[in-house]
Amino acid sequence: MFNIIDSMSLDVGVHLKAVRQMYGLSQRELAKRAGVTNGLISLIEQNRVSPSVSSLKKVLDGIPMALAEFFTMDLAEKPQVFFPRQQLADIGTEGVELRLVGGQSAKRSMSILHERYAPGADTGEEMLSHAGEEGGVIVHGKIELSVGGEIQVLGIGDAYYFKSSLPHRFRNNGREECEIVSASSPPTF
Amino acid sequence: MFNIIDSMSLDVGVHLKAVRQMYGLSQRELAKRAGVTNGLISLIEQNRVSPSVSSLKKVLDGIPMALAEFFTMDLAEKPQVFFPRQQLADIGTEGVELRLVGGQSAKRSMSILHERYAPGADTGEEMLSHAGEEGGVIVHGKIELSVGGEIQVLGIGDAYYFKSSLPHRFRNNGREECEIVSASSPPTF
DNA sequence: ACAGGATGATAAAGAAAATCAACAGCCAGC
DNA sequence: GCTGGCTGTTGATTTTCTTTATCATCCTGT
Repeated sequence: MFNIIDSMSLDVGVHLKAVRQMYGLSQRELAKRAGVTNGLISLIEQNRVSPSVSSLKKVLDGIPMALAEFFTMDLAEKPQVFFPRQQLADIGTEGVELRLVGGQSAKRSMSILHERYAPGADTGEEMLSHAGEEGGVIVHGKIELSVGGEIQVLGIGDAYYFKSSLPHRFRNNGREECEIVSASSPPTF
Repeated sequence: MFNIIDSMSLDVGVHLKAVRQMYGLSQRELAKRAGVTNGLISLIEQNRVSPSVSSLKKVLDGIPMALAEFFTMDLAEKPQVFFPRQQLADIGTEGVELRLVGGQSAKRSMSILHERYAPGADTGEEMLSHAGEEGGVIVHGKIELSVGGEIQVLGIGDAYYFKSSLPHRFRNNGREECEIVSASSPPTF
């Protein structure tokens, strides 16, 4: 026997590596959370071993992510994070304009916020990561938003929507104040 | 270490056993198709080992079933097989009655058939199992239908819909001729 | 430049999974 | 009764996975 193991469909190693990096974790960090060794994660990601279901579950628990989610996230095209202005659906009636953000994902239950970022302000050095979901609309100014490794500068009328467990940060690099209408879930706060 | 392995959520063993029996396979039959030994399947079903992802995939390929399907089929309530008469939605227009079978599953592409079963007739001793999906409505008489281990007698106005890979058989035990309007996928035949 | 601390990779030793080859139990048929 | 063929289970062996400990590399700060 040799190195090339799988030869079959699902590339568990590459997949795990992508997921791990999406959540901004190093092999050692993930290993520590999962209660396994960093070496194992290295070997899995290189497809030099095929992990047992139980150890793969342990690893995913460190993220955390369910086995089902891991194996289905190929088929499910990755959830939309950035919504260009043109894409926002107007669900308002005559004289009232209500543009819907993230309208395609059915289950939304959240509380709306109105935020203002002074020039140079941000949400802190370390990335935020908490339970629930959040989304918002830029009302005035510009904001740099990084989510799960992707970074994008959003302007007036642009919007965002993502699971709050993905590491994220807001930063206002511009000279103007930035105004955002946002919402976070669960509804408290 | 001892016997009780998992102690965690997903019961892979029980789950695999249920799936295997759904498809009417013995441990040896499945092992042969999958290219593993019957002993391994026995051990997995007893949760005395936690299979590697690659070997679990080999086993599921013998059914055949994808890993994603295996891990998600808890959450997804099992697909409806039997549709009582009252449940059939009428999608016809004025003067024309078109009752829709299996309306909830979006992707249906098939060809309709009109079948007649003489008293005592059936589809043969061994269970049928082929690619695609099939469904139908009983127009006259009664028919005994067994699908994936479940057996039910359907009468006038009742209906069925299932994946054709599940072992199935039709049998007319009554004294009347049985008339069925059915459909099978893919559209040929 | 150097040390400190992080990153991911790897060889060898240890633990667990997978195979092989039996085994006992059950049922149909001679 | 037997026999033959099926079912699922199990001890000993082989193969594979997992850990341990080490290694080289890449930054960051002194």
